[in-house]
Formats: sequence, structure tokens, C-alpha cells
Amino acid sequence: MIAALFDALLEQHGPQGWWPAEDRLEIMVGAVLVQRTAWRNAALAIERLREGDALAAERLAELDTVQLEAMIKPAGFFRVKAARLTALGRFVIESGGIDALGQLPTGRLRRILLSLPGIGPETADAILGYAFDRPVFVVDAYARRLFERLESPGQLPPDVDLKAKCELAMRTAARLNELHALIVAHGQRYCAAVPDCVDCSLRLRCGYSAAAVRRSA
DNA sequence: CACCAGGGTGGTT
DNA sequence: AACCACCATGGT
Repeated sequence: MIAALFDALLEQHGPQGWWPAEDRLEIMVGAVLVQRTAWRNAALAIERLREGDALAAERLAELDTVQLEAMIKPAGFFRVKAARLTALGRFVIESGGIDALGQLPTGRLRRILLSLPGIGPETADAILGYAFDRPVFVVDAYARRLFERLESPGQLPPDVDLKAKCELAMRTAARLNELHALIVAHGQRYCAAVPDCVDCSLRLRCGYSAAAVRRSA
């Protein structure tokens, strides 16, 4: 079921090439900046940080709050996000760098990330998957909406169950990362344009339908 | 003009 | 536990 959905989405949209970034810290920074924000705007903020030579843990930690806020302004929520980036920089330094964090087991690293200000389940899983190559599925609004439409409408499993189900079915970090990217790409192109879309299929020419996915599963 | 975008937090019921 | 307002810019 999940694997068939993945194949259909990949066939329809092609590889998405997530996460676009130079290094792992940039992925973590991007994961914070993109919260409830169009990627275009988050990317503008990242470009400014790059021009300001601020894409380093030490720089994020020491930069003046007002300057940091000014740099990331295009990403919106710039005051809260600036505080989150400062905390993130300090955290990476205190942890002994990103390589040291990469030595931690996934479950423990996840709990640590969740303890940071402004990093919730979705941001933590995005960092685990894209920055640390862990086999994790990112449950977001697009995923919930898609699976609610594919399954019987009205009974969407809790996030933890949906997450575990996808991770069991896809297995590798590469496939889980691609699945999430494909779901977002799909949602942005089709579902967002048609809020009352029932099965993401016939009317929208998405390339698959609930019935088609069940058939091939 | 309203609405939304690759969420999270703190307060209220 | 389920809601709610809030954070704020840039594109349709």
C-alpha cells in the first residue's frame, strides 16, 4: 500500500532532490526557517545568512539578536525563529559539533532535539531524516490529508502510528526522505488547489487513486 | 481584499 | 486532551 503509493508518486513527479543544502547545519537551520513558511522565503533567509557568513554554529550563537532577526526577516516569524537559531547554534557547540551528534542513537537524538526551543515532532524528524540520514518519516499536514483521503475518510491514525507504518513499509532513510518530499510536492501541486478533493485521483489526474493504489498493493 | 506556506508554543476550556 | 491565538513575511 505505502510502497505502491511511493512508486506512483515517484512516477508522477520524479525525484525531488531534498534536502537542498550545502551541509548538515544548513539543513537544521532550514528546517527551523521553513516552519509554517513557503520554502521560497526560507531560502531567501538562508541566502542572507550565507552572505553574512552566519551559517555556522559559532556565528549563530554569538550573533546579535537584532542582526540575526534582520537577516532572516523574509522567512517570517523572524523574532521567534531568530531565538530558535541562536539556541540551535549553542546546542550544536555544547554537543561538540554535528559529527558528535551523529554518533547518538536515533531515539535519543530525537528526544534531545525535541527538548530544544522551537523544535517539535515535524522539525525533529526532518532533521533526523535529512541531516542525519535516519530512517524516519516526517508526518506533516500534507501526509495527514493524503492518508485520510486514501484510507476511509474520517479515521486517520495518530501521527505515531502513521509514522511507524510508513517507516516499516519503506525501511531506508533515502526512501522515507523521498516519500515525504513527494507527498509535499504532490500536495502543493494538486490537493491545495482543490480542497474538496476526495481521493486525489480522477478529477485531478494525479496519476493514482485510492482504488488504483489498493489494486496494485 | 483574503488566504496560504515543508510548525511550535503557551494559555484556556 | 482538545482547542485557541499568536508569531510575520511574501506570493497568489
